Amino acid sequence: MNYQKPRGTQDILPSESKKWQYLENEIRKITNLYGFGEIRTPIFEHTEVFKRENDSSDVVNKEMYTFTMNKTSLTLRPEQTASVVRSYVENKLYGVSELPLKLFYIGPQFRHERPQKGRLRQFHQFGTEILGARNPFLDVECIALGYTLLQKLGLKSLKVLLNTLGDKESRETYRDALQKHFSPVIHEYCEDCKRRLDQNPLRILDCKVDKEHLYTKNAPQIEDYLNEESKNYFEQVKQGLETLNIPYEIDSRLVRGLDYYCDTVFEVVSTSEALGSQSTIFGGGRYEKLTEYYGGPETPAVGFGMGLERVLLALELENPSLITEEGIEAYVMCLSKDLQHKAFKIVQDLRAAGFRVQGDYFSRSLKAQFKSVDKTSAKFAIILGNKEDENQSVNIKEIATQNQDSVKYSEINNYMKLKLGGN
RNA sequence: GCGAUCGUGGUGAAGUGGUUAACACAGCGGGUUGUGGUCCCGUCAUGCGUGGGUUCGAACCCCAUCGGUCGCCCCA
Repeated sequence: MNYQKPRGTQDILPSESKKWQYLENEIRKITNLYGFGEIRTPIFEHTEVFKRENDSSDVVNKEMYTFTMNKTSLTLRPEQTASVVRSYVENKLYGVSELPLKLFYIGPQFRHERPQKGRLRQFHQFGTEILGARNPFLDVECIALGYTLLQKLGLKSLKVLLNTLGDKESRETYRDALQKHFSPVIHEYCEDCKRRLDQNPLRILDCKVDKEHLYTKNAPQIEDYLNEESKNYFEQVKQGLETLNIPYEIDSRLVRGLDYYCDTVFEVVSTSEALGSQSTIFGGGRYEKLTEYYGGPETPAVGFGMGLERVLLALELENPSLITEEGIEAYVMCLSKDLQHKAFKIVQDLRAAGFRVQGDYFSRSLKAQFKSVDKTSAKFAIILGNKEDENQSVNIKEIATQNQDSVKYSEINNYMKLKLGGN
């Protein structure tokens, strides 16, 4: 029997987890600046939380990790917006919170898809949700937060794609227009599109199969069906981005997968090679019917989800020197088995004083232990052998200068403090 | 769900039917008994993802299966 991790999962090993910690730190810093509080929801939920009835989306209900325990159907979260909104309603946050409520999350999500570059079965997302206010500045704030974060990390080849789906009224008018437009020729379209015609004709627009179809190319544009309110709203979003000097492109094909979106939708893609065909780094938009589904009051909201694996992929190519390995401060070498206890004590005393210290665990030769000094990039080698022990002292060698001092046991910590400062 | 391609030691890899699985790096030991990073020597895969099959004989051929990589679909 040999054990392998399940397909599409990964072990994040220390060299890699360092990058994760760095990224998560930056996320915590910026969300803190923007006034977002962290929400941690369960990794699994009742299946109904994700499998919404009356949802005409193509995707919900597919590719989920669902299992049954004691006749209860549970599902590993494939996204977190649903969980956050469920939590918002369940905890009646609309009543106790100062609105708008700004939340963020970081964590693993699960989708049963075929792995490829930038796509795993267990992957990680950072996301935000702003609940309880309909204001174009909040849409802009979302985009700005994500965009600024990526810029700060050193990503350059970013492109902001923007579109509006209009408010409910505009959407319905537009939807009717699309249905009228496509109906006569729908038999020329793919099976998915035939279904979309009734369920969600907007999605025909970004269908990959039929994107070259004449009727797709000259389909009615949403701009022409926006009512004054929606037009105005979108205008303010655009102006907001311009005020912040965030370049964007209008992409009228941008629809996003779920049909609970309304008004602003956006996607930030990387044009770098690093991401292969999965180029979206974060995407999201405004929604307002989701809270009602979970039994809460109608609540306008806006949010995005960001794929952290993709951020890391892009980072590797565009800013590989972001995280530097830091050496330890001292390596304690022990040259005699009889002295291991003393060496161990020295290690622990230095650690207690706040120094990063390692020791030898194999009773290896002097040569081998010096190699460890190199590999750990230790600033000092502390050498303890019988000769030194006779004088109740150790030799401390500064690697950079090759200088070596004899230091009494009782003075080791003071010596190191003097050399390394602080603590 | 579909397609392409790959899977040999800690790492990078050679080997594509015939006795002891090349080489390099790392590791460990040694080169005058305790001062390394260069150099030299020695040592390091009873096994070639896993399970079957073909064959006198398989890492090499066949089947299945699990995984990696990339693409399609999709991307909540």
